[in-house]
This record gives sequence, C-alpha cells and structure tokens, in this order.
Amino acid sequence: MDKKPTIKTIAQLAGVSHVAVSRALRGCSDISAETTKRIRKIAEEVGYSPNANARNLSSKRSSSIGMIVPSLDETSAYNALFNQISVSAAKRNYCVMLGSSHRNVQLEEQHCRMMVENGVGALIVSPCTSDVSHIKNICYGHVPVLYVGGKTDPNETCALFCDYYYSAVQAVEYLYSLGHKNIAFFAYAPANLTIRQKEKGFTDCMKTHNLKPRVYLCGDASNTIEAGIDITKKLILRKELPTAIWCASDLMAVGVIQTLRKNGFLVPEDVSVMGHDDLYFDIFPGICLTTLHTPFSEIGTAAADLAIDLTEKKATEDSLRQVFRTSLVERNTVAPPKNYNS
Amino acid sequence: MDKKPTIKTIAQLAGVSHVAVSRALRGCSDISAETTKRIRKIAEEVGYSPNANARNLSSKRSSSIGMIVPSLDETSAYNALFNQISVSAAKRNYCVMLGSSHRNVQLEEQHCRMMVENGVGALIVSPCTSDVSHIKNICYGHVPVLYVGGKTDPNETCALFCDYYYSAVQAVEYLYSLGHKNIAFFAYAPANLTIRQKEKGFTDCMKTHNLKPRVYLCGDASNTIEAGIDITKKLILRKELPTAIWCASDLMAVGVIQTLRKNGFLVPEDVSVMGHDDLYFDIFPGICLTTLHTPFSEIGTAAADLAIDLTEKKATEDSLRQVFRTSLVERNTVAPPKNYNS
DNA sequence: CGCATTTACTTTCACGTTAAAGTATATAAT
DNA sequence: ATTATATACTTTAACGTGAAAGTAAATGCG
Repeated sequence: MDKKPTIKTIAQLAGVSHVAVSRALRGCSDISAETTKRIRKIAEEVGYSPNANARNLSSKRSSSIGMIVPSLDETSAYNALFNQISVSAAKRNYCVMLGSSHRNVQLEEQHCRMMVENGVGALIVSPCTSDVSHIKNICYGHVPVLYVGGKTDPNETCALFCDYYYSAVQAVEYLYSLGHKNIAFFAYAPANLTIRQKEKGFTDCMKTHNLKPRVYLCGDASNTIEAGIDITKKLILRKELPTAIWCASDLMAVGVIQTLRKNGFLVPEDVSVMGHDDLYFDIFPGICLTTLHTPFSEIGTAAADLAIDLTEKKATEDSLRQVFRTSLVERNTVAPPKNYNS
Repeated sequence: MDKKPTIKTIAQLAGVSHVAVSRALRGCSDISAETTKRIRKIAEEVGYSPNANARNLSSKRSSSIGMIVPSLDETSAYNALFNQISVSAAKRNYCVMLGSSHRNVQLEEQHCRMMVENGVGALIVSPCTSDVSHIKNICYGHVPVLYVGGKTDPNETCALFCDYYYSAVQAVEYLYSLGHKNIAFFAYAPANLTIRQKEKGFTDCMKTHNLKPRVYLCGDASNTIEAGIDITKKLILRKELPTAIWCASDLMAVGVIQTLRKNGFLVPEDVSVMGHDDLYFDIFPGICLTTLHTPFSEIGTAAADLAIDLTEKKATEDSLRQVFRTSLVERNTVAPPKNYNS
C-alpha cells in the first residue's frame, strides 16, 4: 500500500515543478500542449487523484454541498428530492453530504455544524421547525443556506417553494369542471403551514364558485393513511359523503379509497378521490390515483444548481426565491359525479 | 460579512500562539486549565468553527465517510439503511456523503471518484453490479471499501451480509410448524443473488421435511408488486394455490394478498402469506403483514461503525465480515391451514 | 544550591494545493 | 539591433491546522 501520489510525485517523474503539474491538470494555457499531455499521461499511470481538501483550502472554494432533511423513510418526499440533487450535483462535480435530523433540532444543528466544518459551499435545509435560528447562528455570513420544504418561513430570502394555494385551486377547478359541487378537503396536521395554504386555497376557490367549502382535519391519527381512514369512516357513519374528496396527501387518499371501497362505495363512480404529491404511483395495487404532481425533479435540480451557484458566488438575485407549481395527473380515481350530464 | 475566524484570530486575541489555541480547543493537557478556559471563551465569542479541510490535510485523518447506493426511491431499503448510518456517524462526529447511482455504473464510478477526492475515510457501497472493479481501481490501497447489499460478491473480504438462506429456513420452519405442507416461494428477478440464496434455503428446507418445494419466479413484471399479482393470478386460474406463500419481498406479498382477496380468498384463513424485509408496516391499509424483519438499524449501525473504524485504522479483523439474520415478525397474514388440528 | 524534571507554552515545518509574482528564452515589431 | 511581447515555465508564499521539536520558567529533590 504505497503512499497516495500527489502533484509533487508527478512533478518529479515529469521533471517539472509541481505547479506546472497543477496547471497542466487544470488545463491552463500557459503549459504547452506537449507538456500537458506528458503530465496527464503520468498522472493517469500513477493513478493520481487530486486532494480536494488541499484544493479547497488553497483556493478557498468548495466542492461539496450539504443537505439536511427531517427523515428519509418510505413515506417522505425527501428521497425524490435527494435523488435529483445527487444527480444534478454530480453533473457539476460536487459531492453531497446528507444528514437526517429525525425531526430533532439538536441533531439538525449538529449536522449543520459538522457540514460547515467540513467545508460545504452551501446548505440545502428542509428544517424540522419553522424557527431556524440555530442554523442561522452557525451559517450566517459564512455559508449560504437554501431552504426547501414545508416548514420554511415564507419570508425567507433564499428558498424554494411550492405553491400549495395554487394546487388547491387546481384541484377544485378540476373537480368543479367535471360537475362536482359537493367537494371536501381532507387534511392531516392542521398546524402545518402547507396544509393551511391548501386549506385557504380550497376555501377561497370554493367560495368563488358559491360552493360550501367542507374542510375535514384530523390531528390525532398515527399517520396520514390512518387519518384518511378515520375521516372517511366518520363521514360514512354520518352519511355525509361528498361527491369528491381532495386529500392533502397521496397516502391520505389511499386510506380514503380503501375505506370507501371496503364499505361498498365505488371509486370513482360514487365518490371521486384526488391526492397530492404523486409519490406512490405504482405501489398500491388497484389504485391508480388521480393527483397533483409535485415537481420534485425540477425542485431538486433547481436546489442543487442554486446551492452550487451560491457556492461559486454566481447566483442571480432572482434565482434566490423560486416558486414551483403542481400539475394535474389524471388517472382513474376521479370521474364526473353520478347523475350529471355534462 | 467578516472573514471567518481561525485559530490565528483567536491566538491574537488571547495573546498566545496559534498552536496553543489548537491544543486548548482539543483539550490537550499541556495547556493550563486557565488558558484553555480563556481560549475557549474567545472561540465561543468570535463564533469559531474549525476547518476540517485543514485539519484533515494536516493530520491525515478524515471526518467523513461516503455511501453510494443504487437509488433512494420509496420502495428501496437504502433509505432505512442510510437513516441509521447518518445517526451513527453523527454520534462519532462524522459527516456522510451520499451518492445515488441510479443503477448506472458510470455514475457510481463518478460518485466514488468524487468522494475519494473529497477525502472520505472509508466508503460504504451497495454496488449496482456484482463486478466492482471500477470501484477497486479507484479505492484499492487508498480508501477502504465496505460492501453492503444484495449485489455484493460473497467472497468480498470487507462486507456486511444478511443470511438469506437462513431467512428462507426461518420462513419454512415457521409455516411448517403451523401445519402447512403445501408451501410456495414467490420471487422476482431470478438473476439476483439474494433471490437465489432464498430459493436454495427454501428448497433445501422443504426437502428436509419431505415436502415438495414449489418455486415460482417472475422475471417480466414491471415491479415486485406486479410480480406478486401476476404469479397469484396464474395460480388462481390453474387452481393450484398452496396453503401458504412466502414472498421474497414485502411488496410482492402485498400484491399477492390484494389479488387473493380480490378473488374471494381470505388471508390468512384460506391462504397464509408471508413477506420479507418488514419495510412497509403501516403503509398498506388492511394489511398487517407477517414477515421477516431485516435488521436495517443494526446493519446501518454496524456499517457506520465499521466504516469509521476503518477510517481510524482500528477495525478488528473479525469485524470486517459480519452476517446478520432476519427475525420473525408475527402479524396477521399467516394462520394454520384450514382443517388442521394442531 | 545545583541539577533534573515538569509545566506551559512557542517555534518551525509539513500536509497538497493554488495564487501571484518572477524569469529565461524565443519571437515579433520598430 | 534593440526593445517589447509572448511563451513556458519556476519560485515563493499562502490556505488553516497539527505533529514534532524546542525553550523558558517553575518546581522538586538530594
């Protein structure tokens, strides 16, 4: 196990100074084509691999970005986001440090501190609380932070948002266009900012059509599927089922559909059900959910590019805040209401 | 935005040499308690954060490990693995660089190269092919690599395995103990090494009980749920349903159960269905799957600890290869066969 | 009291790289 | 022929830290 070769190793073999090697490998024009070729050949032969620690230290640049997420379990959207960030960062030759905070502020802070120590050029954070002062204390003035995800303060200067008010409007307009008048909105975790935006959009849009906005919130289920099941059961008992239900999440919609079907209601014939996120397209057998697609790929690409632009100090003022919109994906859990002739 | 403070900044303020600061912050005993306290106070006040690039360069250590996985989508086990690795690494003050190869060897190689350049102390790789020569070319002799996951060559010297032969035995023994004689094994992707291990375990164990090992493989479905559905449909048509089915993955079991129920069969009363992995416990409403739990947390913890031990050159010879076993999780998709009196 | 040891530092150098400035030679312009 | 310029390098210093060696003062000990 011989020592890792450095530019000095190559310099010696090539009979030039180590700086000539450094510049040749970086393709600087003041090294002759011939010398560059020779140096590159030797570098290849000895299996040279640059030392980013030294490079970053000397050049005051960085070749990595960090990302901190609340979790990466199978029901979270951060997987999709990270997947894209990883790919986009690799395209620009950046590594990504990832930390999972498990919704623990102390751990989130530790990840942030470690990543800053390790020299990330920028940080993409999906904070686990709206208060991000612990992150700002560490990063302010030193490492740019880009916020993504539901808990982000809407006033944050550098952040990527998804317009959930608009997605509510999309959902209502679509269902209304099919003839639905009796539309309900099901949501979980009422304290969540994104849920409140959806609720506001839903209520406002229903009112513009002179329809009664029926909002059902469930705050005490153990997960969002359960919440969907709970609310649906209640409405079935009370015989208050609407003709269409828009759920704040796909998993909730799955719970709703299962419960409806189990109780003899046909989806979409009796009740239309619509989701939000488009994350579990082919996981649930028999459910091909009509939903609103959140553009995770686009958001991930934008996040990686913005983070790297911030690292390289070439982010433009108007790229600092970007708003994304969901798009309608028509599959087969929504249909016009019964007895409706369009 | 003032310059980031370094140990030299602190040294000047404290009126000591920068080395005294370095040693005080690291708690070396040759700096007096009084001076250490004073230095730490100043460090706190100026918001000092150590520069790991410089530290690693000077001390030839590393404060990060890397992980490369094929993907992080909602149906993969790598999420669970990474979550634990992230937590375990944080406990020892290590950052984790994560790269998603999307099952692309070139991208996997690029991630590997970038991480090595960025100075990871060790690499945890779930390779996307059994041939890992591209990784060895980059890492051999410089960065230790720890292999995890299904594609790993069983002869690899540094690797964490799960004993899938044993999990097959566990499944068969359990079903047999309940009285099942007509047991089938359903699997997807027959080329996969882990599947072959399960198949071998299943076949061998069935034979020891003088039972006919019924193996059903499906290689052309678009995902594992589909595969479960396909095989089940075929068996229902042919009226060849066994009394118990062990599926190579939980998702497959979900597809099987849905199909059975849709066709009027009760699970577990008519047919018992068992899975493998224990990943989707509360996602599928109405399915509380009896399965074999893969100890992702333990594997993740072991992987992080081993990778860091390798980084710090204190891994013991016998920690290099570790084998983990699944454990039975009895929920409610398995019951004794009909007409069986135990 | 004088010498060894301990305490609490400081000085110097190295890690691998890049930035910046310097230099020798060849070529071009006047 | 002289001077300017371009080419192709080299030399020096710096990035922030830590290892190793050095040192001055205080303390211990016979």
